[in-house]
Amino acid sequence: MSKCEQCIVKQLNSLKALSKDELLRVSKCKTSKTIKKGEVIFEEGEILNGVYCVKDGICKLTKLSANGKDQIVKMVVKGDLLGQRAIVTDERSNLQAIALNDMEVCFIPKSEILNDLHKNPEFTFDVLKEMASNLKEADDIIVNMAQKSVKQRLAETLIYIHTNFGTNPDGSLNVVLSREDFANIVGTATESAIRVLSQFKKEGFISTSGKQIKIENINELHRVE
Amino acid sequence: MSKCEQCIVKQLNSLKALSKDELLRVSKCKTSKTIKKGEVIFEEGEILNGVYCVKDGICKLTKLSANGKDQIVKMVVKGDLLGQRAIVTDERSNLQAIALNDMEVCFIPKSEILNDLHKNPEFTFDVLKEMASNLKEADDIIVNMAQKSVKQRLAETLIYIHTNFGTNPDGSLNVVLSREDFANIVGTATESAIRVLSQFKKEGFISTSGKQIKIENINELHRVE
DNA sequence: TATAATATATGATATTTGTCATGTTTTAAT
DNA sequence: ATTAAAACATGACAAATATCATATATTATA
Repeated sequence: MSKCEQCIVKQLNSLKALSKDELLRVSKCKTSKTIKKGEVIFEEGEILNGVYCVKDGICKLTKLSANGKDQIVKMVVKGDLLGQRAIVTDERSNLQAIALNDMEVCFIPKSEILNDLHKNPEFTFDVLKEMASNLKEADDIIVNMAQKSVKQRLAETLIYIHTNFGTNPDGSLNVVLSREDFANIVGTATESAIRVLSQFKKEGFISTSGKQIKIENINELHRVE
Repeated sequence: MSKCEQCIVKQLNSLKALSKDELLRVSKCKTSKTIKKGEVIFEEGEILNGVYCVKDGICKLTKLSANGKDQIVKMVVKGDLLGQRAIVTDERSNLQAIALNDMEVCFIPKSEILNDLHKNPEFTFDVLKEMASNLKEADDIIVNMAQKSVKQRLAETLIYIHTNFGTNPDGSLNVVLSREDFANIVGTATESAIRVLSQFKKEGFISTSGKQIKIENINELHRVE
């Protein structure tokens, strides 16, 4: 089993604020897991007994709404910690996590993390910073949802994925989502998402090959109203 | 000037996690302020040099969207801390704060708070909990914005204000908002908000007298689709 | 108090988005 | 390779919401 002290991924999240000794301790009680595409990592309402450190892959955080649709609230990628919120407050998870592709994660039991949270102010402060940043992002999403059109939101989602999750050598988006996933990020009907993507394609802003999407003209996407 | 040690308001927020000594120190460097209704407490993009502890009154946190409308992201009331996020990260505020009625606040300089954040893990942990709770609320708002109708969102907003901010002796909502404010919470056109409120009134769910709104049938509001 | 400015209200209409139906393509399973 | 299932696509229409116009009520101000 790999060691946290040497893991490069930890540099990307709050675990970097832990001392060598603390990391050694974490390393001993963590478990590595492989999660297959489509697998549920945790359910809405589930009690989380720890946090996941994502070593590779991507997952979506969703919340079931009253009308039966899953709203995608956030995407979690390599380097992120998954499930902090439920650890900090003693509540059940308010979100469901589903892998979007095959993932490599480490599971760190709650007790270890809580121990560090109560004893290492730098670590706590770093988690706090992370949470504050998530909150800001969430605020931005609220504004977008409230004030922008489906077309705009979808254009921005494409740009977001492009700039944050990168592209393959052929230029196509690294993260491959179904049309339904796009709809559930943007908060619209699947048919509407399909229609808008078709329109973007027709206008030459993107090209597609199956689920693969390539941004052809990011400036035009920025200009969508 | 009143003393933090004896202030009841602090029991409502993270300041309760500070020791007597720490509170004394905070007390010495804080400044009390009265803020008039409609006054801007801080602007979007402003550098915040501290946090505000709200002793009395209510304010709205808004963000200007590209289409020129202000989206109300959160309401901050007596007992809440205002501006934590901007303190934790070193960024400018992403939101604007405007008083909705006359307010009493205490301003605590950043340096004092940061000092405590780095040295008192319990305090940091409490702030963290608060932030986690805000994040959960924000996630819920995202889902509502994405999946619910204007009518539903407005009904829920009325219920939210009713249950969280209370009512006057005559039963009318304690927090008085303009129709435009309602529109900016719900994320719709002012005319649409007016129309829906008129409809609620016609159906007997609420009664109004000027800006004063009284919920007459909360069960029916819950049932709005 | 008179007057201007602002907020509320409502109708008419345009635009956006959702829903249902149906066909095609892609993917998965046998 | 064949078939079934799922995902994608598009048309037709319905519903929700925005926009513009205009009228009335309320509030602020000279």
